[in-house]
Amino acid sequence: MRPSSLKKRQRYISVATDLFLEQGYDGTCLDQLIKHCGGSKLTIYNYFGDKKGLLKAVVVELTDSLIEGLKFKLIDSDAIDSQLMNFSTCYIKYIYTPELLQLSRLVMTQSKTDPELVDFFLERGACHSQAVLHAYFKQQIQLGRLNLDDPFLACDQFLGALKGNRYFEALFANRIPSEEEMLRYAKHAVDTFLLSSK
Amino acid sequence: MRPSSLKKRQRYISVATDLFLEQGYDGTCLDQLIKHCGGSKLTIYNYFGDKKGLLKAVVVELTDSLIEGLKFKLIDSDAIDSQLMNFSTCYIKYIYTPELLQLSRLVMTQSKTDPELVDFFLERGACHSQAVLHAYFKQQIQLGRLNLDDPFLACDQFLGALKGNRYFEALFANRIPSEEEMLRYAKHAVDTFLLSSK
DNA sequence: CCAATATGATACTGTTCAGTATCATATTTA
DNA sequence: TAAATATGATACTGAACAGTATCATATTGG
Repeated sequence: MRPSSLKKRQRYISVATDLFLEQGYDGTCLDQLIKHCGGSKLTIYNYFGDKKGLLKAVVVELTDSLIEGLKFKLIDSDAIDSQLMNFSTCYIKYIYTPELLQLSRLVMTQSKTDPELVDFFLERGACHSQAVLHAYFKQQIQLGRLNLDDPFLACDQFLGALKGNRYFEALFANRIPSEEEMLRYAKHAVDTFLLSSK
Repeated sequence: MRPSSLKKRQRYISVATDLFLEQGYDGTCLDQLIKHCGGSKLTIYNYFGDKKGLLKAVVVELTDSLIEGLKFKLIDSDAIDSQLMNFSTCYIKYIYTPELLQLSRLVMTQSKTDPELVDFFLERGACHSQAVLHAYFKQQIQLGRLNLDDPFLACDQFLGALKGNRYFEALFANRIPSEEEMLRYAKHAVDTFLLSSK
């Protein structure tokens, strides 16, 4: 690839992201992408192999950028409840990010035709969040600040509680709660969790 | 419609269910349905209006039949923890039913083109489960057997905990836990919940 | 600067499929 | 039984679109 092509490649990915998220995979045709970006099909096929390759590039790029939103600062001196609230608000904003919800729906439509893509997405999403929380739990247990029989399961169910049943309304029907609601959810989940684990 | 046609209509729905669940909406063409059922396109269009109408009929029928699986027997004399385990095992088997998982993915692919279908599906699925549990919680609170500040939120997060983060592996990648695992999830969620609400 | 190669513009191919049209035949109801 | 209507069989239409082919032009590294 030519050096001057890197920007163009990025632009294909960026516009394809918008189109795929907005219209779905089958609902987006490559001619449409060219209308927005210029270039030609030959170029797209050179860059990405085929349409699926373009989708993969989109998913890689977007999961990378979304995962940034999950980074939260742990202040060691803080009490466990405020650390947990810190994580929880961060997590809950992350899962209700409109782009992540759209991406989830997009990827799910590929579960028959491209299971590897689904695995990749889960790895960078749900599994990654769980790993972050799990590491934190184990640390807190060692410090004697937390008491959990089964940290892995506790982690799984705490994340589940943060999502709540409410999350499915967002995932399926794209109904996203307000920030106030998110905070309420986070607080309730943290309180419940701490009551049961001390 | 002719009386003799009722069976044929049912057969279309039944076979279309298999095809849609297995191959997705776009992946299923009506000629394929006819190959399995006989008849002709004209008949299908008479019965269901168009392809979307057929899908709607499939979703109506299948949600109805799945909801049967959610019915659990409450024995009034039982302790709350065993009643809750009763509900929870029932619920967790329900959410991991392969047909429900396939149906969820199928419906989600229609979120752009048919949001009403998604609403209908949520109403008969997630919302219905929550209503059942919510009624039970309120009853137990009145009986003084349960203490919850916010029963609705408690309900939402208890169902979320039952699903856990693990559920997304099933929803996205169709990886379904064993019955032993399901029981472990149920037990852990019930124990945690009761610890925090007494 | 020049050969090698990447890109742009455009047209084409082949396939898939929802929805329609037609007409003969079967079923119903009155 | 006869008129009305639903169905079966079949073929067709028109649109959408991934992927390919071609050739002129632009960019690159040597």
